[in-house]
Amino acid sequence: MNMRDDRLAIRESSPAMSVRPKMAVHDLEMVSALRGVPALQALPQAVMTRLATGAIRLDLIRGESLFSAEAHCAGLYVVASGRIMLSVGSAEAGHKVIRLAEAGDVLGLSATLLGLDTFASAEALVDSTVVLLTRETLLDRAARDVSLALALANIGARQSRNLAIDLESVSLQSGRERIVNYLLANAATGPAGPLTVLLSAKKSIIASRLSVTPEYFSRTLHELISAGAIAVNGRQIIILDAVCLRNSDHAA
Amino acid sequence: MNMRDDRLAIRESSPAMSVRPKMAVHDLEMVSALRGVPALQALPQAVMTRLATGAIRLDLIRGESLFSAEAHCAGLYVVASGRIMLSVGSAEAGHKVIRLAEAGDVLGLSATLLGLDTFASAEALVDSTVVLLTRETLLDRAARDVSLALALANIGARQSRNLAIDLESVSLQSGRERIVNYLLANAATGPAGPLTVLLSAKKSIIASRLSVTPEYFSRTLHELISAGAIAVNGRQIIILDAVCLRNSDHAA
DNA sequence: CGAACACTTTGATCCATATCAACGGCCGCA
DNA sequence: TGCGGCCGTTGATATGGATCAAAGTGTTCG
Repeated sequence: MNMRDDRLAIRESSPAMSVRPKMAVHDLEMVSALRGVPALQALPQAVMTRLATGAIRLDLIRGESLFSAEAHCAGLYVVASGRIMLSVGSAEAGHKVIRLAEAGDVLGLSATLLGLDTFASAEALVDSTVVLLTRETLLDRAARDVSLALALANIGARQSRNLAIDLESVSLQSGRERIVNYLLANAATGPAGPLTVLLSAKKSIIASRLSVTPEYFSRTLHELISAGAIAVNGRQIIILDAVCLRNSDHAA
Repeated sequence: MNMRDDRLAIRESSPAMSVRPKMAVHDLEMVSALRGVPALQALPQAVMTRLATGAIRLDLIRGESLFSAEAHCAGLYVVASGRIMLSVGSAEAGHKVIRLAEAGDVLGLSATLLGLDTFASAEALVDSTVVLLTRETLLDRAARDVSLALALANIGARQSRNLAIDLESVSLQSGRERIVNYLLANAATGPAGPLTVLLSAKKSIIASRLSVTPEYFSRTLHELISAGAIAVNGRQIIILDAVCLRNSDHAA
C-alpha cells in the first residue's frame, strides 16, 4: 500500500521546474498521491507540481478521526492509501455510512468549495495516509489553472451522481436487492478462479453502507447461502451461482 | 414568473462588448436567466455574455419531458421560469422525485460534465422556460474562464451536499419526521400573517420527494391536524402551532 | 494460554409504513 | 348542468425489516 514514487520518473521542464530542477521528496510524494485521483490524472505536470506545493501529508492510525461535525474539515483530503469511512448522522439519530473511500478518492469537496461546515464525519478504518489541500491552497491553484477547476467540477459531478444512485437504491429497492446488487457489483474473479467478493470493512459497516441493520444483513447472507448462491467465510464471499443470486432478489 | 430583463440595465464595456455595443434581445434574455443561478451571479458580465452566446431557449408546456433515460440529456439546463420535476427510477421499479427545480436551478450537470447518460428524468410540472447550454458550449466557455469553471464546481458541490442531506434524512429519520421537517423548512410567513406552506406540486409528488406514499402523507397530515398543529386547505398548509409541530415528530 | 472484548449470528417479537381497495370530491369539458 | 377522470382520503390488512435479547465466535492483548 505504498505510494508509487516510480511515476515521478517523468520530469517535465515547466517554468517552475527550471527554477527548481530538483523536486523535493515531499512534492514527489504529493504528486504521486494526487495522480491517484482519476479526475486529476490528465492534468499537466506543472499544475500538479504547483498543487503539491503547500499540500500537507497526514498519517492516520486506525480509528482516528479526520474530521466531523465538531472537528472542522480543514480542506480537501485526497486518500493516498488506506481506507476512510465517511458517515452522516449524530449520536442521537444514529449514523449511516455513505462512502468507503480508498486511494484516489476525495473527501470534503463540498464543504471546502462552499466554505461551509461538513455535516459528515470521516474516520480511518485502517492506518491511512491522506493529503490535505487547504481551502486557500486549492482555491488559489484552481484560480490559476482552468484544468484544475474543471477537474474539481468533475469530481463534484461524479460524487453527485453516486449519491443520486444511492438515493435511488435506498428508495426503490428492497434491502435484499441492495445486498445482492452489492455482491454482484463488487465481485472480482480472484486467483482461485471463482467470483469472490472481499468485504472492505466489518460486516456491520457494509450493512450500514447498504442501509440495513447488521442483523438483517447477516440473515440475508445466510438465506443466500441456503439458496446455494454464495458461500461465506469471514469477510470473503464466494459467488457460487451468479444466476441464482441475481434471481434471489425478490423471494425469501 | 417572467424573466427579469431589468437587470440588464448595467452594461459593462468589455472587449467583446465594444465590438458589438448592442446586445441582441436573445442574449439579453439568456443573461437574465443565467443570472438567476446563485453560483453564476458573481461572474463578470463579459463571461455571462459569452456564455449567453450559443445558449438555447426552450419553452416547455406542462407535462412535457426535458430529458429521460431514453431521450438523451443534451447539456446543462438552467431553469428560467416554471417548475421541473427531477426523478429517478424506471417503469418497473417505480419512480422517486429527487428534486423540484425552479428558476435559478440547474439540471443535467453531472451528465454533462461526465459525458454520460442521465439516469434521471426531468419533466415540466407547469409551463416552463429553460436555457440549454450544450456540452460543447459549456466546456468551451469554461475552458476560457476560470470563474465559470469554478462556478460549475460550486454548483456540483451544492448538489452533492443536498443529495447527501436527503440520503441522511431517508436513512435516519422516520417518515413523519421528514414530513414535519419539510413543513417547517418551507414555511413562510404569508400576507395574512400566519406561517404557511404552499406546496409547490401535487401532494403525491411532494410525498414522493419525501420518500413516503401518498396515503401515508395524507394520513400524517391529518394526524397533525388532529393534534392542532396545522390546518390544510388544498395545497395550502397553515402552521397553527410550530412548537407542537416540532414535537410531534415522534408520537402519533 | 486464557481472559476480555468486539463482532456476528440466531431467535422472538414488534411496528412503521406499504399495499390493496373503495369511496368522495373537485375540475375541466361538452 | 351533468359527467368522466384524476386526486386525495379513508379503511383494512399485510409485511419487510427493525428491535431487543442472548448466545456463539473470533481476535487482541496481558
